Amino acid sequence: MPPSARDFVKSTAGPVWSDAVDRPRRRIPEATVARLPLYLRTLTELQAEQVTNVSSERLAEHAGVNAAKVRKDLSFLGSYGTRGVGYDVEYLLFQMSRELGLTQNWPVVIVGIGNLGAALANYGGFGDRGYPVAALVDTDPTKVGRVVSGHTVHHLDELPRMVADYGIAIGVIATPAETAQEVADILVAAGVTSILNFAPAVVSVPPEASLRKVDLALELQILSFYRQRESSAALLDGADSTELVADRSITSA
Amino acid sequence: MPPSARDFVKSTAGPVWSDAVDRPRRRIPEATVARLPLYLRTLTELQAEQVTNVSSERLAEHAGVNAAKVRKDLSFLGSYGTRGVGYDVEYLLFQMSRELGLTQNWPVVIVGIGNLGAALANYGGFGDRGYPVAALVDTDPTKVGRVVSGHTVHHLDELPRMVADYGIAIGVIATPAETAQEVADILVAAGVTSILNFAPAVVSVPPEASLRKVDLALELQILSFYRQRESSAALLDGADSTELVADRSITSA
DNA sequence: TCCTGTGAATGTCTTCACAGCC
DNA sequence: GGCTGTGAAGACATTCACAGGA
Repeated sequence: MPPSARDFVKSTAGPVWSDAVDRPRRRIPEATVARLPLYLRTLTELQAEQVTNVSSERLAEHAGVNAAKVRKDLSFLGSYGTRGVGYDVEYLLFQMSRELGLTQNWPVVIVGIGNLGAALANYGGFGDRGYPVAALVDTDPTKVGRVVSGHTVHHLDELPRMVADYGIAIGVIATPAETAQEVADILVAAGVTSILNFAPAVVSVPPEASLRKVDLALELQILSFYRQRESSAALLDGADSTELVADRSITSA
Repeated sequence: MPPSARDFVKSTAGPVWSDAVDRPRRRIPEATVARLPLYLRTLTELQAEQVTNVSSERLAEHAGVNAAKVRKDLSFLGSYGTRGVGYDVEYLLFQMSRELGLTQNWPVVIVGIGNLGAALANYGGFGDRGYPVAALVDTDPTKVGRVVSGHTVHHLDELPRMVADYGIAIGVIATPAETAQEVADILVAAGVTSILNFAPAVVSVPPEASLRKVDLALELQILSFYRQRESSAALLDGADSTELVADRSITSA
């Protein structure tokens, strides 16, 4: 039986459990990593509903995947379930939070305070989930000095200092496409190895850094591709609706 | 920007390509579909630089993938290249635009005009790329009736009518997580089969509909997972860990 | 009996390597 | 010679199916 989780959960900051670090630590497949936050969210919801135990099947249902996948995914974290019973919600939540690095804060800098950047700065969803917006930077002289969502916009040149001062861990690129690569280089040079790119541009980073992208235009084009196929298939086939263009979206690269 | 295909349709000057329309129409892998917009963007940039011909290698470099992948991906669209030469930028752009459904507009409704919804409405990047924001809806009485970015916010109940009136093809969900599934159901019932979900919730749609999701919290958690691993790996590897940001071998595209 | 954890089977995607055409 | 298009090989991911512990 797993050690009761309420022993750990309280620990907000202290590296009290850091000795739990010596687990197997196998390599976790990328596809699995991308689903962990999904399970985390589900577990959080279940905990809020006072559910203390959950089966892979129930978890799967909530997360919108199949049960075998859940079991395999969770098995990469360790053997945290109990055969015949299921998973202890609180304990699994603790293990997963630790694995996802949610036991600490990861301050964020937003680069590019235009429409999107400002919206992101105002978007509350970051801070209360462990990703406080710690700094805003831009190069536009008309924007530098302004206050957006309680933060003064600084010049991009000050970024290295701010990274050091605020312990910034994540950089969000919300600039136009043309400057995205340049900004990424500056972020990496300043020691920010985690980057989330909103600019519609291909950005590359050295292997020690991680980059994720969010590209609205791209998502819309993918949708219209399928929509397009649908319509023209209908034209070609007459009214054959069973010829499905199986698109199980989800995922992003 | 991508609409160069639109120009084609009207253009009488260009070669007689319009009859290439009746191709085999094989199934295109999802992974490939997700990259087509990337190639499209690259091609558009090349066209702007007056480049008329491009090799798979060059295309790959720009799009941040490898050349074999580009060739395989493009081969799903048809044999549009010339051996020993490469791909005609304009022709490929035309074919790809058509395939991605960019020869027509796909009007968008944004559901949920909070922080994010309003930002999306204001974000210009949609309209000029063939995805005009045609309607805004919400359920909050204090929001209904307001004008955001030139559009009056209507009540969710009016959605079916608006879908019909404006030929809405894509629904963007920017509501809180709790209402996301409900909104998706309403969209599908109204005939909107393409949905982009920004709410941090698992949403499912019937097989004839397509769903893509954009989840900021999820992306951040994936980033912090890798960041976390990095740090604790450094701890395990002993004290004399060399600089993490040692070599800056950026493979810029 | 119930449900996890995991080898094995299957399916999907990527990469290689080269035949075929310009 | 150069570059595309594509079978074949390999890597990766998902799903099956069942052994094994509670």
